[in-house]
Amino acid sequence: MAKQTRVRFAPSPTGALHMGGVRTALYNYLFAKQRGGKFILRIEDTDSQRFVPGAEEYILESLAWCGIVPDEGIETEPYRIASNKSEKNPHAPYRQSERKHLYREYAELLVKNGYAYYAFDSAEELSKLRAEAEAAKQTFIYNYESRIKLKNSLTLPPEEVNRLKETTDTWTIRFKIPENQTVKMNDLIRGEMEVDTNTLDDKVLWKAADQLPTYHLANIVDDHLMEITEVIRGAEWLPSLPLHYLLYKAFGWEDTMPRFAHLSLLLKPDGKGKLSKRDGDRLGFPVFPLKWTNPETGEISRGYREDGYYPEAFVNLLALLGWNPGTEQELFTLEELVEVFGLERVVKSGARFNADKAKWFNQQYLRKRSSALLAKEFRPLLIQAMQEEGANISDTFSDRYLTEVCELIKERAHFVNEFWNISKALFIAPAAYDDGDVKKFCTPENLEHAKEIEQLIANSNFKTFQDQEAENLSAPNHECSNNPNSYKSLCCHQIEELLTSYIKQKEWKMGAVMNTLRLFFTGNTKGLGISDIIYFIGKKEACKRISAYFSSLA
RNA sequence: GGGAGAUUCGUCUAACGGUUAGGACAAGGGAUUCUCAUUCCCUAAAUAGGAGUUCGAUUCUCCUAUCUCCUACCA
Repeated sequence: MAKQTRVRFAPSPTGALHMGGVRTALYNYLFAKQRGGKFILRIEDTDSQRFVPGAEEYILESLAWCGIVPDEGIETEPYRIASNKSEKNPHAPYRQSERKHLYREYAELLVKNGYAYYAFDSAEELSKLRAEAEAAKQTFIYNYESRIKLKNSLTLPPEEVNRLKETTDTWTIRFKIPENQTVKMNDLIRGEMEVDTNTLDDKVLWKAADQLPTYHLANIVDDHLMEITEVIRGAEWLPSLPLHYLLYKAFGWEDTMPRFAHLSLLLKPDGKGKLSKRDGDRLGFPVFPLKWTNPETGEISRGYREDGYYPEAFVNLLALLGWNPGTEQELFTLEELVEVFGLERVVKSGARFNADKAKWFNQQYLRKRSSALLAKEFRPLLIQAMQEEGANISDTFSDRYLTEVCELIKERAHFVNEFWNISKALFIAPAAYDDGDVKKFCTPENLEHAKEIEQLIANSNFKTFQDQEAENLSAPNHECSNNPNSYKSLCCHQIEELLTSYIKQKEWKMGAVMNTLRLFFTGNTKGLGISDIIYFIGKKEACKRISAYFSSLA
């Protein structure tokens, strides 16, 4: 029987989780779920220097928002609950800071077996060597050539090594990269690769100063202990893959070594380099899933959630950034992605993020939503906007009203937070009129026509939304107000007929009259259809808004 | 400087070694319309460059260029 798939997402709590990180988590999740495996969340907090309070919570909340729920992770009980309450979960804990006691023995094991050594060079000495090399236009590498000239257990007598280990606490354990070897590696996305070990350097595995492992050691040990079957991570790790291969080999864990897949990076929409926090501010789109306030600087970064993106849209756009299904389908639910996702179709090259496409994705999901649901989402924003306008919000709008409004405007928006600007006129009368439009349309002729139309509306017998509510008609289906037989469609058709036939009969210019009316109804000459506006605001309000213009002149 | 990875329309991407190099976003144009938007139709737009292998190369090999990442007692 094949091993159960176990993959992990292993972020460091050093700040807000970047959207690229969310993508890595997503691909891991999809891969695991497709194979009926486990998705594990491990926190790699071995760098106490860079720990940022709140970052871990942020990661959890971001993943939860996306619907990416870990099967195991920092919230997992250290004791198995299902099978046997007393049987300890061999994979817990999932925070590296809580596993710190584990790593030293593994590092020592490597020393014992000749795969690693103690190094006593101080940070100052090493940086001095680096500076000297740089001055000579070279690079200092701690490797097979230089290690024999430096202070370590390969060069010092055993007594001295022991003395230094006892008396100092700045020593480290370094991996001894073998000389003149070729490491042959395989990547699930990139295929075969080879690296000459002479180009590698002796990485620090463990530090006496803080008794903590570095990434490389902790990562390999934990992946082994947690029985990880595939490592799906960012391409920034590709250069350390040979080291990781060598580590598995040194530990004698080659049989159970996970398979690797390195995901290409997310690039800036413009210019050079990878997508960074600054790009979002500069180009006006979020780089983070959720809004993030830097606890040290107080700096605020916007988030997809707060910008009005639906998590489904965010997940969808992330999935398609660097992966494609091989078909022309672009819209996928998380469940569908689990079905069709595969590492074989992950793109090797870096993907430039495109904010326009991101908006398009949200638009698609917005359109799929029922108007009743949109109305629910819109209401709090509406109330807030009206308060900001100083409008009277005591007369609340019915659910039916909002639902019908949403049905009308959902095609015009990418986000619910655009609804107010689009539909403002259906809730409040304009506070001012656009100067340019006034100049263009408020000719003596058009004003006369508008007055006539006011009378026409006042004396007409078409019905509007208010009549529908007054008659307490139960609309057969709120979702179908664009249906030609719906109450609204019939009303709007009637209004349209009345106005156009009147204008035609009078031989007025259609555009001039309509735009003049729109100016009085909304304050400018762009936007919703006249019959829709009249249907929603009603006859009384329509007439009121026309005469309001004339009284504004006085 | 060293090492690794990458390179198809502006962007995301598709194309058993054989296609008029396809789709989506964005752009431009048109139709519909009282405006704006929607919708529909149309247009323009790419294999980084050079060698080679091959009857035939976007696809394989090599060289060059460019980009990205790594080059910490960070992850």
